[in-house]
Amino acid sequence: MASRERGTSSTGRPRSEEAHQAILAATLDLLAEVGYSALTVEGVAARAGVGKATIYRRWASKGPLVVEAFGLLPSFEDADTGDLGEDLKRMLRGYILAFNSTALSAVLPSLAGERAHDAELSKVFEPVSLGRRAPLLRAFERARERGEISEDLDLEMAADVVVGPIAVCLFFKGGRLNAKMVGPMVDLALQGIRKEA
Amino acid sequence: MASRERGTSSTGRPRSEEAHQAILAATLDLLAEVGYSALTVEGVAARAGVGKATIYRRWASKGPLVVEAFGLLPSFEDADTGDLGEDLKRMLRGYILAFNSTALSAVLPSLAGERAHDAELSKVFEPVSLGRRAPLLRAFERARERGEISEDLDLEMAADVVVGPIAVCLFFKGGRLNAKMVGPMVDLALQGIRKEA
Amino acid sequence: MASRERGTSSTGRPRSEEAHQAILAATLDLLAEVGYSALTVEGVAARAGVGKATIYRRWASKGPLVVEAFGLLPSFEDADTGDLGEDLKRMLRGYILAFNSTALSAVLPSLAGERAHDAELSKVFEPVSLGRRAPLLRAFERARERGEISEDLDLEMAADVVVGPIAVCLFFKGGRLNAKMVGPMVDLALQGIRKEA
Amino acid sequence: MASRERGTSSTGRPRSEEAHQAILAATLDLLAEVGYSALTVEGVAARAGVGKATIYRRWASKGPLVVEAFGLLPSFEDADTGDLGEDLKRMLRGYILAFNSTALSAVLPSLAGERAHDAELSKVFEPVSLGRRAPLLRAFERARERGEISEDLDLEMAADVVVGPIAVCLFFKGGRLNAKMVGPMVDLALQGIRKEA
DNA sequence: TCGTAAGCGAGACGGTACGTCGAGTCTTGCT
DNA sequence: AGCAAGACTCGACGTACCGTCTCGCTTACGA
Repeated sequence: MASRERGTSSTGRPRSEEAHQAILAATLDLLAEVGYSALTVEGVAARAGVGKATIYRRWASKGPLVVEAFGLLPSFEDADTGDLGEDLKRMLRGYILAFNSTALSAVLPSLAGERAHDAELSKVFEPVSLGRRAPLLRAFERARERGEISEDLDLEMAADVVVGPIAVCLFFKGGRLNAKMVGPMVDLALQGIRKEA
Repeated sequence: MASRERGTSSTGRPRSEEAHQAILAATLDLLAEVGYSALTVEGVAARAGVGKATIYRRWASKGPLVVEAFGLLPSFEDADTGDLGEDLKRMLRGYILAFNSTALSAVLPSLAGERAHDAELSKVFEPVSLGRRAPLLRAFERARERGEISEDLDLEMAADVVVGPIAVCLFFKGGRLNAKMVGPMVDLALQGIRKEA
Repeated sequence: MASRERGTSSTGRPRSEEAHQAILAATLDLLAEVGYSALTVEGVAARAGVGKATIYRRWASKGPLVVEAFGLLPSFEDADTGDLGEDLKRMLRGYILAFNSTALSAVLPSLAGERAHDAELSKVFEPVSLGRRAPLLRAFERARERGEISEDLDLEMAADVVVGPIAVCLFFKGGRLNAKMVGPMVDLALQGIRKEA
Repeated sequence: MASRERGTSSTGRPRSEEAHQAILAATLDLLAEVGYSALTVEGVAARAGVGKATIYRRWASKGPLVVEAFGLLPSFEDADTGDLGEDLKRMLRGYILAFNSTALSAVLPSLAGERAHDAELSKVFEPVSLGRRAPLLRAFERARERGEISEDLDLEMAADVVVGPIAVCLFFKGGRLNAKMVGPMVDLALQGIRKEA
């Protein structure tokens, strides 16, 4: 906690928290409007009413700035109903709603696509990205404790199977995500594709 | 086919096929080296030994150029062994190998990420993207004919469940794809996550 | 005389003579308005309706640009009346008039002051500066041929003595130059300060 | 005189004389090193180990600061030998030596050049500039009292004729000043350019 | 066999954004 | 109050590409 303290005893004028927030807000605004690649630091500065130097003093480039802004966007909201299928359906439905009502749908693909070529960006994006998956994994852990799923199931992989179709829609079908698809999708992942013997 | 004919009966010097190929090759080279967002038309022209106008005469911008170059990269290679699981495993393993040995791993995330903000790009990317999934869907169709899977299964969704984990790895785990993960992954998708009663 | 040929066989689009002139004109305008040190390349580009790169393609920095613009301003206009004093008075009067009616009074001190710290500027300024003195020296040479002045007089130094007071006014008295001062000034320099025996 | 008193009776901590001197010294240092136009207040503050505000509290901008620093540099040192020519030669020789061994040669042209466009700077530079000429004019006054020069000679103009060549060298010949040129120069100015009848 | 029409490499064009620097001002906590 | 430190907004720097536009020069076809 308390990320406010800095190692050095902080001499000179302290950085303006107000400017910090204005920059992040402007970044989210613009991301939603024009997307990652068309986002310019100059534009963010203008929108935030801030000098460019004030941005570069805090973030090395637009990548980390966008990652921090991204971190403010909603993620999975944990749901604990006692049933894995129900938990997953609630979480995914909530996520899709958040997706369609915030800059998420504009930011996430951009960031994910960019990290492939930008080691620096990848490094700062990693923990944020993992942190957002945590509620999902917790649902699987609870299911394991309840005996709903096999003891030696790879939970990471299971989570990937569940959210995978959303990723595919997002990146390859260009399409708007629809909360209605969640039910069948989760059912299919839980029961398996192959016909039950 | 035959993209060579143009509506107008083509008087004057014909476009150089040599230049065309050089441009696409240079594009793939540079995509692998620097990624989509750092790729510049100027750089492609220089690498291909071509004037910028020669590029803009054929492609409106870097988006469509990259999409066309992307279309040259390998996709799923159909495998028909008589068993859905085996088909899928072979296709995915082959794909992952292609992925790690060509510019694919650099190009695909970039393009997929960019399309979210670029309607034009999205439009040209769509058919290419769908075409590449076709072998996968065919395998499912064969399995349905063989009775391996339920008659009323949504094949699109099933395909998404199978390749989903790969997409997740690619976009969110920054990770190199490993052909070894394919076996358990396909098995899990086919049998389902929930413990069999 | 044919300064248009360039050593290299000049491939690509040729540089726009129109832009060249617009830039020099804008430079002179702005020099007269704001002076050398407040002159910005950005401002020149805007005034000339030209991109910054078009300026930097021709001149390495604002120094050489200003020097070239300076070279367009009027200098001494030769006068040959058969009398050294009369020649000098006419030339200096004409020069002072030019001085007060063009950007000269703004440009010359700035450039002269700047060259002290800028070797590059000094180098390009040198020939221009010397060229402008030439008519003055020619008047002294004619006077020597006529026997008006001693055979072994250092003409350079004599020229300096004549124009020196103008330089002093210009740099240290901040003052507007007045054509009326020319007569007594030239007389004093020609006859000497010390009372004639 | 006594610039220490301020109108208000000065409550609070008094201004540090130490900082004042450090700033002026740093200014002279940097002027000699990089010249007027490349001199930055930021640089002066850093060199002097002082906050920028401490400089702006005393001087409105770099112009007046430099003028004050300039005032610390040596000027003509009066010489009274009973002969005008000798007085002038001694003074000018001394001045040239000072010129070549201090920041003078860097500061003087810059300031003189800048004042043309900067009314504020011109205003503060004026008295300093005039004050420095005073010893020169006194020599002429003594010569007039001794009858060496005509009663109705314009002393200002005479002084300009004598120092003019130095100014010309300084501003237009880019050149280092050489004490050897003083003798002939003064002689020429005193005796006149025109051959004696 | 030639003229005409388009494509070609090269590179300049007017722009926009980059990331940096300094100007002059404004907090901090300390003296 | 002044001090050093350093963040603030602003604006210019010089560079890199954008997508467009001449240049002088190939090609190829159709008259």
